[in-house]
Order: sequence, then C-alpha cells, then structure tokens
Amino acid sequence: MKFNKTTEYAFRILSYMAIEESRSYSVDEIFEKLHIPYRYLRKLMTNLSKSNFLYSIQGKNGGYKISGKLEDIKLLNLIEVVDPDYLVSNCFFGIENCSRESTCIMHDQWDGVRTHINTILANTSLADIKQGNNQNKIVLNTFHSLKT
Amino acid sequence: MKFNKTTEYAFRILSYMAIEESRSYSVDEIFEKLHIPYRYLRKLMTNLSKSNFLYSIQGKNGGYKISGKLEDIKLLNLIEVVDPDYLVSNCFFGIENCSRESTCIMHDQWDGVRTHINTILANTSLADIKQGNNQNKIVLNTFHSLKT
DNA sequence: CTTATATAATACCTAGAGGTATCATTTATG
DNA sequence: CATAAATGATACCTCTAGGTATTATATAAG
Ligand code: SF4
Ligand code: SF4
Repeated sequence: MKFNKTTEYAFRILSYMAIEESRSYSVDEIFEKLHIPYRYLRKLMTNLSKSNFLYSIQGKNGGYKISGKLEDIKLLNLIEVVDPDYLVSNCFFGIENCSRESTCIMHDQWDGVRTHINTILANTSLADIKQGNNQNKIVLNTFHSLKT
Repeated sequence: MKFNKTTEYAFRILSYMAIEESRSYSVDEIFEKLHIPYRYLRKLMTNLSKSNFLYSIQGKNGGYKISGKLEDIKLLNLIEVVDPDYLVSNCFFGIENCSRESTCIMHDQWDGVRTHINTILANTSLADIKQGNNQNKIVLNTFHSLKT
C-alpha cells in the first residue's frame, strides 16, 4: 500500500520543484523546505538527475532543474525508476511459482487493486500536482514546510 | 501494495489449514506443504495461537487447530494482528504532520485505494478462500505444493 | 588564479524485518 | 516412569533500505 521512503521523497521533491518549474533549486533550499535527511537527499538528487528527471548545474550557484514538461512526467515514470519492484505483478499470497493456470479467488481482486493504483499513477503528472497545489494551498502551506 | 512476508505466510497458513478446518496440523506438516522457513514458521504459529486464530495442542501428537468459524475469520482480522501498520491511513507523500484541513490532489484518490483494499480484506473470510479452492484446484495443486 | 559554494562519487554505519539456534515444557504411549 | 514427539520461550544472526561521512570535482565571482 504505502510507498517506500525513497519514493515518497522523490514525489515530494518533484512536487515541490514543480511549483516554479523553470528555476533551479539547490539541495540546501529543498532541505530547508522538505526536511529530507540532508545527505540522503543529496544522494537522491544525483540519482534523479542520472535518471533524467532533473538536470544538475554544478559549481557555485548550482542546483537542479526539472527537465522536460511537467505534464509529461507522470508519477508512474518516477516510481518506475525509484522503486521498480512496486509495480511488478505480485501474487496476493507471495507465491513465486504459481502456475496461474486457473487463478485463485484473490487473483482478480488483487489485479483490480493493482490496476486502480496504476491508473492513478499513470494519469497523474507533475502538472496535475502543481495545479492541485494552486487550487488549495495545502502543499505550499503545510506539506512543504515541515518541522524537523 | 504487497504485504510483508509474515502476512503472506499467515494468509497461506490459514488458507491451508482451512482445507480441513476441524483437524489439527503439526508445524512439520505445514512446513512440508508450504515451505515457509521452518523455525520462523514455528515462531509465527505460536504468535497466531497467542492471538487466538489458532489454538495449540501441546505434547506428542500435538499441533494447531483453527479456532472459531471460518466465515468469522476475515483476512482483515489477520492483518490487523500480523501487520497493523498496513492499515493505518498513510499520507500518499509520507507526511506525518499534514493538517489535512484542505486536502491535496492525491488525498482522496489514495483514500479510494485504501478503501478498495480494506473492502476486499474485510469481505474475504477463510470460508471464501476455502470455497474458492474447492472450485478450482489451484491452491491444492500449485499454491500448496511449492518446491523449496 | 584563488576562494567559496555548489554537485559527484564512494565507502561506511544502523535499525528492523526476517531467519536461526538452543533449551525448556507438555503429553501420548509403551 | 521413561521416552519420543510435539509446542513454547528466548537469544542471537543476517541482509538491506535508509542514512552518514569523507573526499573529489566543477564553476561563479572577486
Ligand atoms: S492465482 Fe492466487 S496464488 Fe496464483 S498468483 Fe494469483 S493470487 Fe497468487
Ligand atoms: S492532504 Fe495530501 S499531503 Fe496531506 S495527508 Fe492527504 S495526501 Fe498527504
């Protein structure tokens, strides 16, 4: 059900950077706002730029910018990179070698859940998140100004 | 999305024991069939009897029996004991202290997923699993005779 | 061209879920 | 009763996601 921490962090980072998608954000600024453990955040940012969601500007006054259009970056794309296992079609009972010739009573139901989640992730882009944030200020006010 | 191993194990154990709900099963027999790591299985069985899904018969010829009616044991009840965190209403973004005054764009969608899962777990009892197993032999044939 | 400020690379540490090992206790049976 | 066959209790080990620490590299600006 819930995502691993790294995924949550990635979602929050990109959602935050979408607020002003065209400017660059330093790790320090993101840390100030999101309070993701600093050094882990550093590592994650370089991963996100290696996987081309961001590009980095090195040196003084450096930072990261979102690369590409917000509406083209779906949450599904992010999770594919950051936690690919999340999306694989797992057996409800955790069985590796089920033949799946005739499926058990949980199989289709669980596929339904998976489809439900996938649909949400595939249909929600950073543009949607940004728009949601503008409509009610939750992200700017609460979500993005956490206490330590 | 997927459950932790202990939950998967619990589901499989109880589903298996539901096949002949009235007799007792030794750990050795369950191990033979399900190939859950032996000593971990032992530990889990005593947990399941402490939480009253099973009761244990000690001594020679001992084992475990399902306690109560199959239709009264919902998967939800099991997971409540074995992985209570699974069901808590987690924020999509993993935020602890969101005020939730005005909810973000993901909130309701994610609640929908949670409700979906909860409905499945709350509505499926061991009796349903057993019935499903009888209709197509997946559990008996594949699911419950795994290789090491 | 030096310095300060940024990211990059890499190696290491930690907590907790999952898994093991050992010994104690219960009880059917001869 | 003695023994074997079962569960109970408890302490320890292990692997990995998450988190730290350190050093290297890039670059804006004086
Ligand atoms: S049919 Fe049932 S046991 Fe087999 S993979 Fe699907 S959920 Fe798992
Ligand atoms: S409103 Fe959004 S940020 Fe707040 S708890 Fe719900 S999902 Fe999380």
